Parts: sequence; C-alpha cells; structure tokens
Amino acid sequence: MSEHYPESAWLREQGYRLTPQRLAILEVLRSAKGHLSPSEIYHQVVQDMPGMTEATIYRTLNFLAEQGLVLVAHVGRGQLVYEITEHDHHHLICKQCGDMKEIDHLQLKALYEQFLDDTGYQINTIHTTFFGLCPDCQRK
Amino acid sequence: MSEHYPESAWLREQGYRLTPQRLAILEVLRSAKGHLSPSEIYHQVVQDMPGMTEATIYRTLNFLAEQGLVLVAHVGRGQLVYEITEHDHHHLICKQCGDMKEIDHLQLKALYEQFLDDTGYQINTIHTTFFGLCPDCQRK
DNA sequence: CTTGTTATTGATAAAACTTGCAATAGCAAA
DNA sequence: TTTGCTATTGCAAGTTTTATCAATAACAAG
Repeated sequence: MSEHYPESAWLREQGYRLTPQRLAILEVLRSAKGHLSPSEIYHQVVQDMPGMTEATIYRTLNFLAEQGLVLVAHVGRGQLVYEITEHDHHHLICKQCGDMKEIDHLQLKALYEQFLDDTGYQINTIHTTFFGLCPDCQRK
Repeated sequence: MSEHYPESAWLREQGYRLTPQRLAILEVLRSAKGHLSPSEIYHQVVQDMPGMTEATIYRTLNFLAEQGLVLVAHVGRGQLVYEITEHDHHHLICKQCGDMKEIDHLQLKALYEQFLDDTGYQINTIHTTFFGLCPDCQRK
C-alpha cells in the first residue's frame, strides 16, 4: 500500500496518521501471498527501514487488525499470523499434517445471519479458523 | 479429575502417564466455571503443589489440548484461555464490551457436515470463536 | 511555510511463553 | 515387590509479546 490506496485516506479521516512504518508493514503484507508471522514481517520490513523495531511491528499489527485492514488468524500451534484483508475467507486446517484450505465467506454468511436472529449479535470479525483432519490423515 | 475419571484410564491406554501435575491442572479446570488463563491456572495449582512450575503449566495445557481433554480459545485480545471439555460449545464475543455468549454446538453441526462434503475434511477441534458486536454496542 | 497538538515511535524493561537437558518418577513386566 | 524403560518434570536459558514513557514527527490550522 502506498499513499494512494483508499485505506490511506480512510485512516486519516479517522484521525490516525499515515506513518512510513504502517505503510511499510502494509506493503509487505500486500505483496505477500498468504499468512505472515510477526517476525517474518519484521525481517522483511527492517531491510528497507533499518530503524524498525519489533515492538512497533506488534503494535502496528494489533492496530491494523482492530481497524480491519489486516486479519489475524490462529492457524495451528504457536504464534498468530497476519494477512491483508482482501477477500473474505476463512481457514480449514488439518491438525495432523498442517494442510490448509480456504473457505469462502459465502459459506458462512447464512450462519452469521442466523446468529443475528438468535442473539442479536452482528458478526464483524470475518475470520474464523476451523481445525480438522484432511482426507489423507483420516485414513491413517 | 481424579484417578477414577474415565480420562485417566484413557490416558494410560495411550501410553501417557497420570502425573499429579496433570491431575491437579485438570482438577482446577474442572472446578472452574468458564475460561482460565495459564497464569490463573498456575496460581491456583501452586497452592496445593508448591513445586509446580509455569513451564509445566504451559506444556501440560498444550498436551491436554492436543488430547482433546481441554479446549483452547482465543477470546479477545491477549493470551489464550483454557477450559475443560465438557459440553461442545463455541463462543460469540463482543469486540466492544467483551460480553460473551455461548453457542451450542448443534448450531454448527450442519456446517461441519457441509465441510466434509465440500472438502473431505472432518472437523474435530470443536471450538470456534466468533467476534462481533452485541446489540447494545451496535447502537453506539 | 511555520507552529501547536498529540498520535506514534524507539528504547527499555517486564511479562508471557518455549526449549534443552539432566534428574525424577509412572507404570509395565518380571 | 523389584527392576528397567522412558515419559514427564524442574530448572535455567532463550524467545516472543506487551507495557511504559520520553522524544519524535504527522498533519491541521494559521
């Protein structure tokens, strides 16, 4: 992302600032295919931005996640991973072999609407991880 | 949980051992209502078991989660929380005020079966957290 | 372009979590 | 009961993540 992306204008409207650090992190996420962990992001960003701190990485990722510009996912064990918000999707992960499939958001839309009816809750997090066994691992 | 719970026999059958540490942690989780964080669990367990280490808490929680005896949940920001596997349920959490509702597993059963049809994946993790806005926070 | 406000960063320390390894202790089998 | 195997623990060091706070720098307004 650079200055002309729509997110930029939007952030400013909210009273937030467009810092080089935020732009760099978003740029890395945007050009990445799939998930990145905080340390992966750090190592990529620090190359073009020697001053970058890990603390800033964590703070910025939390901030961007709250703003909905990036998605947080808890895929498997260990650290959380982040990815740019592009198309609404979810993950289906094999606990055995780690294989990962994407689930289109449309498949959950009906469920979300049902939650609204049942509980009055309006779902907005958009990202859900389901764990299971892939067909191969079920056989073993 | 103590020696006579069914989990005990099952663990032994798998070749795992029934240690006082595991029993104590399970006992704390069993008598707790709702979620506990690792440090909460530690502070409770260490009272009756002075030797208990935090490293053991983390290792044991991961172990019990892998075995399916406890559920891990990512409720809100910050650390993961754990609870005993008793009735299958999920969580619906308000991102604004933190209010939490339980969702019965039956509401997701159809979805899980659909995943099996579409992808061949058999869901086994049983615990999913949905984030959204509760009715009150939607008005503001 | 200059200035003032304050959101954001960097640096540091603290907290949370993980890992490696030698010593301990479950428990199966004799 | 006693013995042997090895899963598990405790300890200590290492890594990851969060919190604090003074200094910096976006950006709106003059």
